[in-house]
Amino acid sequence: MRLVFMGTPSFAVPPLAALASAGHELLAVVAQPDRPAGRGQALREPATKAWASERGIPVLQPEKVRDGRLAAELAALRPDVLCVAAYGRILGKDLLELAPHGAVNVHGSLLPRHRGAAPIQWAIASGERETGVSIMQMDEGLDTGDVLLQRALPIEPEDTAETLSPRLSALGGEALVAALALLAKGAIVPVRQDPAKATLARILAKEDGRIDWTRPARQIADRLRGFSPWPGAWTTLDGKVVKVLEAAPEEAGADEAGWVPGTATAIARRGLSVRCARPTTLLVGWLQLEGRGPQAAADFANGLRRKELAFGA
RNA sequence: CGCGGGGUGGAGCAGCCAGGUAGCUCGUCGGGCUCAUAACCCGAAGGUCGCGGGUUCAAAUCCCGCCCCCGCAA
Repeated sequence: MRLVFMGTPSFAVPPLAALASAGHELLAVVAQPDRPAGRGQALREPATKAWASERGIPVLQPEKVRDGRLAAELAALRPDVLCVAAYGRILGKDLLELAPHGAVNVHGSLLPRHRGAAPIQWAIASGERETGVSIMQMDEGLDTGDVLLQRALPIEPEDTAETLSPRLSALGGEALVAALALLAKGAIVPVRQDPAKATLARILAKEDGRIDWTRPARQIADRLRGFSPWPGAWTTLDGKVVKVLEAAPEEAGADEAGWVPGTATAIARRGLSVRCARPTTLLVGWLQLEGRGPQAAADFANGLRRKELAFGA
């Protein structure tokens, strides 16, 4: 089929590449504009743009997608369908109805669960053991369109958003190609989402990474995995930010009087045992102080002049 | 020129502001204690204090330049 691809970050690349491999004709790739990023403020180009540029595929990076200009430009290409994956903008009706097959989206969750901007992160953060991808016929709502095809994928105990994302995105590519094949044959029966089962995977903010030590250790560990590498899981110590890079709930720790969430005890060779919601404790294995590199919590404890400390105070 | 922190034996840190003996918690090696140990005791090895200049009787410490790492912001 003739198609236009809309997507921005690395998650969108495998689906894009899968379409190319499947023999579809890529008329253009639409990505978000280059943005200043990194310590120096250098411009960063979207992963999809880099991929398309290398292959001589036209790239469009409009600042606005709702003023009709993009729709007009794409309509001129006469695509059969728009394929969207993590583009980063809500699309208007003009774009959704531009192609005969409309717009088809690759979403990183088993809809209607985790509609929204951060499905992968919230699936892990919620402690779920399975997630997946959904190929959806886009409508004007936020990930509310009819589902065309779904594929499930287990979430491994050690998975973080960073390790799970590539697997989901590869699966998403396969599913997208399969869905288009069925769509072309008219062999797909769109399935409506059950609104009652929908959950919102809210876009993440820096503050979502702040550790609330009054939560159960299990929950803190799940959020850490789901929010890695960004916004991560961080707390404060003596007014400075400390990222917790690796941590796991400990087996039933000894309950004790004077329990204060956030207080930690150094455990020789293993790290820091931090009190969370009584009586759970989190064993922090790796952490990073602002201005410093990542280090084992046990090493960090060696550098301290004390063996008891209070996070988040 | 976006803001800021840091580079000190193998690891993590203190010392720098108020120049003048290389410190701390670990690790390593040797010995001891112990049924045993990641515990404890005794001892030892190991450092061009990121690099290059400068000031000084004397620089980890003060001044100038450079390299590298990281946090924030985006």
